Amino acid sequence: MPRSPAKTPRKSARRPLFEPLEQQPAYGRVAAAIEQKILARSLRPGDPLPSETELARQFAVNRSTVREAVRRLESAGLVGRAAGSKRLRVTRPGHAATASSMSRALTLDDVTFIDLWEAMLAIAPRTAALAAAHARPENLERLALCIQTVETARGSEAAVAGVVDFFGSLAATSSNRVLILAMQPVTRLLAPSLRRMIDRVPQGRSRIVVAQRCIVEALRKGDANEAQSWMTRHVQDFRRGYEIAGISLDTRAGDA
Amino acid sequence: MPRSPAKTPRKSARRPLFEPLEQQPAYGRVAAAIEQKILARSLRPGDPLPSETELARQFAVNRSTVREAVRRLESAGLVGRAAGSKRLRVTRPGHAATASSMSRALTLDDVTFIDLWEAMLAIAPRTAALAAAHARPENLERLALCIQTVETARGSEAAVAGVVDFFGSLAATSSNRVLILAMQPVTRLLAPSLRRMIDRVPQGRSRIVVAQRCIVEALRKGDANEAQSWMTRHVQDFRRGYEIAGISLDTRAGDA
DNA sequence: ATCATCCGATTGTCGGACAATATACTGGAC
DNA sequence: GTCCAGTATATTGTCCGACAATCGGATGAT
Repeated sequence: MPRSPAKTPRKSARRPLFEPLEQQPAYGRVAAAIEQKILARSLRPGDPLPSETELARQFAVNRSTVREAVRRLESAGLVGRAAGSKRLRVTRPGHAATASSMSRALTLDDVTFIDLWEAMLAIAPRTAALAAAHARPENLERLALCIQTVETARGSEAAVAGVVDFFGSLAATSSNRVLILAMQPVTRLLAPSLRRMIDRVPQGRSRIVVAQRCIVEALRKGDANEAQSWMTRHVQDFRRGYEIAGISLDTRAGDA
Repeated sequence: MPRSPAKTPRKSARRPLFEPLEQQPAYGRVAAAIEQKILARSLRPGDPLPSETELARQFAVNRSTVREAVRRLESAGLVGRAAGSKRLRVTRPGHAATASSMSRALTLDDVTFIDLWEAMLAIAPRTAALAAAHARPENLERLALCIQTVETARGSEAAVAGVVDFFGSLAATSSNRVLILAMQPVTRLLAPSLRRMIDRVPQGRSRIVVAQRCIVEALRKGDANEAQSWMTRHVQDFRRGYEIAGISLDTRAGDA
């Protein structure tokens, strides 16, 4: 901190009389204004936004300016439009949007497999334990479906999608919003390497299926401890699979 | 899941011959193209982007379209401009940006304290364990500084900032990029309630200091197990503090 | 009530314009 | 030769107007 090495010769050095008045471009201010309304829940998810022309009128700026502002919110996931619809609506940043932004950040951060694996080892077992406490029949059904996908999928791509889906569904079962959010980018980034692993290690897939079956069984019994310990073993198994497949653990998890 | 109650009358139901060809607006495709170049590291942080006019020429679209695309990337934190500069440059999405976007998502998701606390219980202990393996003198020094801040800070606000900083520094010490990223929004959202807790529970602050000292001591010894178990106790202590302070665990962690 | 049809509203994209100013260049002072 | 001031150019922020495509809703027919 190069804050005050000198002896503050003048008051103005410590605390300038005027601070640089923030001069944000108009599109930024418009975006901020709308964002604030959303954050304050004055605009709630599902609510339609006024038309661009109307917004331009209300903010007294040009429609182009409004559009630029809207693009920002759109990218932040605060607004969006239903498929094949024209009207913009307020949306809570769908987990998809946030997760992909996290994935991007991690990718650019040169995250490695070992980072991802360790994160997985941290969150997945607790997630399983929580899921055991909250599991309802439809959750179990969904998880079983995921496992079946892994087991019967012809290509490795579909199998991996099944595994990713299993973890996502497990997080959903835990009904912990933080874990749901955190799980997504990790599994997504892990997916490509997992696919390679399944391709190279013949018994990999069946080991996954067995472990996941055990986890689901523990959930059915509502046994948090067992779910947690099975999940720990499951995740550790992944690592062994990587090693057998000869995938170096400190390679970057570049997404593409 | 109303997926296949019927008996899949035709092949086309299982696997449509044609999938809906993605028809993204031009600004979306432009943004995607630039994003891909950045993700693929063909454009690296610090590199300047061509001017809007030039981009418009290259993509063969109007400048307005390019601008909308750029707003998107800007909001995603993939590009930005240095203060008082005109030229756009590629920037990796700083953790600050990503973390705040995650906080926003969680806030709008009506995340509760219990969610946050459980997430904390999942990731903090493992983070501590990893930190024990990677701790270097400067890390320990920094952590000690955080603890001192907590101990000596006059107001509760500064003390809470110290606690948040402690966890952030711990994550940094673990050098796991995923955990670093995940830790930030959780602590940030936990902060306001933590402050109330410290305000209401007199002995809260000293308990925190004691626990954190033990954790740092474990790190110094490189004892991962001890670090992990102390951290577990530390986090569980938080919960007890909340209960003593009479803060309901399932209130929303609204940010503001 | 259900469905097809039509019209207005809205979005996506384009072209051009202009003020403010950051950046690059040019020439002079040392 | 280097450094600075002053000018010229490029670039951004914002505006205006226009038009095709198409979505949403009203209208009318069955």
